Amino acid sequence: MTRRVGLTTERLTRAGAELADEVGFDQVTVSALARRFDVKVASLYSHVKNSQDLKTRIALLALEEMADRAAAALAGRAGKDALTAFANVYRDYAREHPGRYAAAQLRLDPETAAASAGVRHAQMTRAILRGYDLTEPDQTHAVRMLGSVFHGYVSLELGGGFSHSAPDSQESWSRTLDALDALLRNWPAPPNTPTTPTG
Amino acid sequence: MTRRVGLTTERLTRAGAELADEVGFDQVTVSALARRFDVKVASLYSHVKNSQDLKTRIALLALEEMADRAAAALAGRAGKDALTAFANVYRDYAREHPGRYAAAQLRLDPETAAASAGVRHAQMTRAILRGYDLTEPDQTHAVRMLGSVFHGYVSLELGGGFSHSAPDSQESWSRTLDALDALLRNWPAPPNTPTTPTG
DNA sequence: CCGAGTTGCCTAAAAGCATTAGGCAAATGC
DNA sequence: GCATTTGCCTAATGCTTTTAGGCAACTCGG
Repeated sequence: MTRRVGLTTERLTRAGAELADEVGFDQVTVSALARRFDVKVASLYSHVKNSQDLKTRIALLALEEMADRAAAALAGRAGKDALTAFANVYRDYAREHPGRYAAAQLRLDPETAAASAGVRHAQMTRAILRGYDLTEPDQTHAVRMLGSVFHGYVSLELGGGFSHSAPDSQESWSRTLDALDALLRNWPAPPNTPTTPTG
Repeated sequence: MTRRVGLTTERLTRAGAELADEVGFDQVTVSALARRFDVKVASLYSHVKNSQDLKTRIALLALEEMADRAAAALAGRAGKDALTAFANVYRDYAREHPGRYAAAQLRLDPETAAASAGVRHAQMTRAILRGYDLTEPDQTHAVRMLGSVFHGYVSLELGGGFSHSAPDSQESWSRTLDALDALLRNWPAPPNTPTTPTG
């Protein structure tokens, strides 16, 4: 007597993402997932290649979800409005789905990364800068800096770095976005290089 | 016939840090460490409580090392000079010791964190801001933002996020520091709140 | 509606890591 | 020189990962 549960790569990935949010991404294990479906561990190996494969799929799912949310948030917005909306997508997603967010940080091999929704993120960040007056290569520098701030802030906040101390994190987040907006509106020129005297 | 190797919590922690730098922090395992000392696994348990304890010790070591470097870098510097020196300590440390840097990201329980060198980091970041004209609560916001940028940038760079694309990462890093300096010299006032009409 | 083939989950087994209990030899101290 | 402590060991358990091979239950052509 055999009982077919209806396992699928899809379903496993989704369940893995939920599991990650509940117990943390590094606690996502093939065994735990099998338990969740009340199925023997070996059964999962018909649907995912191995543990690494499972984790990669969860990461890709998270990247997709974030990119979708970001795209929706950016629609019809520009300037600071767009910047804020975009940034909040990251922060909100990380708070709603800490495990998925952690998954999205997984180091993907170059091909996988290139085929992931990660590139959409980069394009959207660049799109935000259309509302400001930046040209290459400053635009790229700014893209990288924005990504760093968003990721860094969210990651430190999630790690508890800003809790238990005043002022509360929401306030710092708002002021950080204010500061970034001001910075982008007034992006500094490169400082003097010794080879190009100004006097 | 027994052979005493001279295991110590100290030595295990140090070797664990080296191992982390070589194979990645998440590959640091009690077994691997035992192998490295050519000793049976159980022997380590007289010196570290468990795997978690070992990892925490490595994290604390990394935090100490970074704080020491930062303190040395800050001595005799102020303003942008201090900002740059401090930031470079992080980036350089992460590049020299990726495993240790990853360890430093480990989520510590509040008591451990409070007793760690992490608080020195926060104090030093605040010290940098003495060279700029910020008062509370903006100083705290700026501290958090700086921490976010440094951590975010280094972490994305280490993950390969900025490789294989122009301009090179060093350039973006320099320009990011320029931008942060400009921002701190010109930190924006909070925007109008609807409850305080300006007209 | 029924037999052939495919699919889906299973049992079994090997290997690695974490952790604990208890032993014995070597170092230490009086 | 003997008692004690210390330091590493053997042994054992339990969990996770992964592969190989089996059997029941669906599916589909006749």
